[in-house]
Amino acid sequence: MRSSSRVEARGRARGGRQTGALTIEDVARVCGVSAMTVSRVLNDQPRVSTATRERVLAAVAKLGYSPNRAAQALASAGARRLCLIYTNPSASYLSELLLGTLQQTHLEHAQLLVEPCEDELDAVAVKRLVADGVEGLLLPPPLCEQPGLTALLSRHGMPAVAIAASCPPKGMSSVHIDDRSAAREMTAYLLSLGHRRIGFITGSADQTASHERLTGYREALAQAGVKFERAWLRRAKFTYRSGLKAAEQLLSSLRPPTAIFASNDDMAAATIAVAHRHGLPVPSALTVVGFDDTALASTLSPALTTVRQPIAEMAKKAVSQLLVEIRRHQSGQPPAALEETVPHQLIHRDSAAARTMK
Amino acid sequence: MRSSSRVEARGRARGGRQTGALTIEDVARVCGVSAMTVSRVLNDQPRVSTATRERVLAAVAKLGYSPNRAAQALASAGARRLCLIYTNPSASYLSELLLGTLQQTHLEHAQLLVEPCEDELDAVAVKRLVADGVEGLLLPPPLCEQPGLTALLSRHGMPAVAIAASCPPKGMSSVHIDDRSAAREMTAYLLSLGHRRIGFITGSADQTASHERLTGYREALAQAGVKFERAWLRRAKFTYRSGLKAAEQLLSSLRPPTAIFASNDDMAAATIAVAHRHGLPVPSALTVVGFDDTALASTLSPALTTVRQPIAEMAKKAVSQLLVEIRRHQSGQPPAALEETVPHQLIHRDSAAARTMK
DNA sequence: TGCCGGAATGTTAACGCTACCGCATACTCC
DNA sequence: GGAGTATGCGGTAGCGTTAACATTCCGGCA
Repeated sequence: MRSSSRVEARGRARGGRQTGALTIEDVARVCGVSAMTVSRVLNDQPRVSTATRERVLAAVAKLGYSPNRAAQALASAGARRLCLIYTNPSASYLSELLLGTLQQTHLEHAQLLVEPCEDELDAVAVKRLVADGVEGLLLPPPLCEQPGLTALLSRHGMPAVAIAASCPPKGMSSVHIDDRSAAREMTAYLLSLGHRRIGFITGSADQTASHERLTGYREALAQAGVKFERAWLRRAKFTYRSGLKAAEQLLSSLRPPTAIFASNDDMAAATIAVAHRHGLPVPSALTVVGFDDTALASTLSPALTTVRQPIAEMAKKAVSQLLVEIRRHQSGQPPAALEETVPHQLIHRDSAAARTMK
Repeated sequence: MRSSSRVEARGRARGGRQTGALTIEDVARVCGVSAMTVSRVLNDQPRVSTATRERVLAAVAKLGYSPNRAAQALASAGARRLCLIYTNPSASYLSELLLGTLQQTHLEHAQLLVEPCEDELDAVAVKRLVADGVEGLLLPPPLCEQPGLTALLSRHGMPAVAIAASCPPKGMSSVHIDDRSAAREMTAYLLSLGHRRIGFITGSADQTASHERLTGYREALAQAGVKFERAWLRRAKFTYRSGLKAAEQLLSSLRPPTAIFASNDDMAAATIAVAHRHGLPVPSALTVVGFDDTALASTLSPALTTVRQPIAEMAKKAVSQLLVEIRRHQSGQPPAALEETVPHQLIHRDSAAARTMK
């Protein structure tokens, strides 16, 4: 029904190809203005009278018109092609990353490629990306913290933005949270619950965020006058499995911690599993907190108290930054090297409780 | 360096806009053929001599040319706009879905929108999608099994493809595995390991896949002459949390099962957690198997024996199907209602073992 | 009255690619 | 040997949109 009225509306007559979709011309005809005017309205440009603007908007709404992105991209020469490189983060991290990236690239009319990358980003890989027409890279950790990366990329003239690297490489734009403060706040919260023996499980050594989180934890202890003990610290790798091992060691010690702060949610999940195995109910016998607030945190039982890192939002900002960098690069300017810190947030759920006296 | 040589190569002279990127014309000029011929080579079309073809490919490789997707989409009138609606599946399921969808939409030059949808898809939502220019829907469960959906969609002339619905709605294209056979095979495997008391945790009642998996399980028992007992069956909802409860009940019974078959990996993970809590090492004291083979399955400890459902691949096929449906719809043909069953696979890892005698 | 300037709108020509048609050349078949 | 018929390639005309320039309109001011 609707589609037939569309066809009538545009009068079929012209030969040629025809795709059947509504165009800006259809809207223009309905309003009795030119396509240009409609375009201006849709792009919020000035030089259109309020009356006309409203008429156009009404017609757009009524017809259900929406612009053809391909044509827009082509005409405005804005068809940037970005590539999100991913290694092997936790699935929930990846899906948030994807969702955010997708949304923003769509908004900014860019094309998104998504490429897996085991190990390192080397010259061969970069060359292949260049050959694929990729104009800029979105780099989540640990890729963005690979030594020598900046040099490699600048050699190939490939702009990039680091996502969630606590101490991003010099000269590269980045979006991240303040990992140190976040860890400090979470630790302070655990201290405020009365915990004094607080275990800490680190993330991978190859990510600056791991170090920052550890530093934040130690700062909070120091601030509270609690002396840090080596036995409370376990080094792991952000994976469930490595968390299992770390938690096992922490909980098998002579005087086990009453609270454990894991550097991400996956390892916190592992810690909860181990606690149960040891007959320690969470949170009554052991408090467990995580970091990231991925989907996992709320599906766990008990639901995880954690630090929210707004990954999707960070991904969006990274896309915008990358587009800026690409434009700068193409017009011969040096990288802007923007560094944006987005706010984190403590999320209180059910896995933390005041220390029980004993 | 490189970019300056590009600019020289195309001779700057013409006025107009210029975007600085390599075009098909550049390639054509280098090879001394027309743009058309280059286009044919790139699209694997016939009517090009082998010699010319090779010359063109060499030039493409040398220049690092890659076609502008926006222009391709525009010219071939192929800029279909699809929308993947997602509810709230497990994160790993979602990221696989996204990855597959992204890859294929890219390949077929379609635009992808990704929209969350709590609850049900109603007329308002569909209208909004139409207004957004969406031409077809990708529907993972449980959305695609919502009663009355086919009617709703056909009323708005919106083609759709059901992903992973075991018994897809009549008249809608779909991609799925044979859930029943998969469950039958997995159950047969457990029987072959000597297990006789095999617990089963179902998925949500609103998904046909749940019923099919249960049916497969019962068929395998029947085939082996093992009498099914009600106590072995727990109804859950595909979530970690619901799995926790189901597993708890199964393992607290008087004669607990020696093996538990959970209808997805999340619930299998929950089962392992509960087993540990009960002091039952997996797999030596209890065998646990899952379904889907999401990323979770291999990060778990012990790594999960499960059924692989190739979600990314299914998503790709669904995109192709949807594009077919959209083209049919726009040319006034009835839906093709393709139904494709992709092969599943038993993945043997470490969470299943032969029954220990006792 | 006539002319100027800026606001509102229109016209034209790209953007980079491919569909469609046309034109040669070579090859087959009575 | 002339009529069909493949094969290899090029020319032209769009696809739907926007940038850049052109035009109209109208109030105000000398």
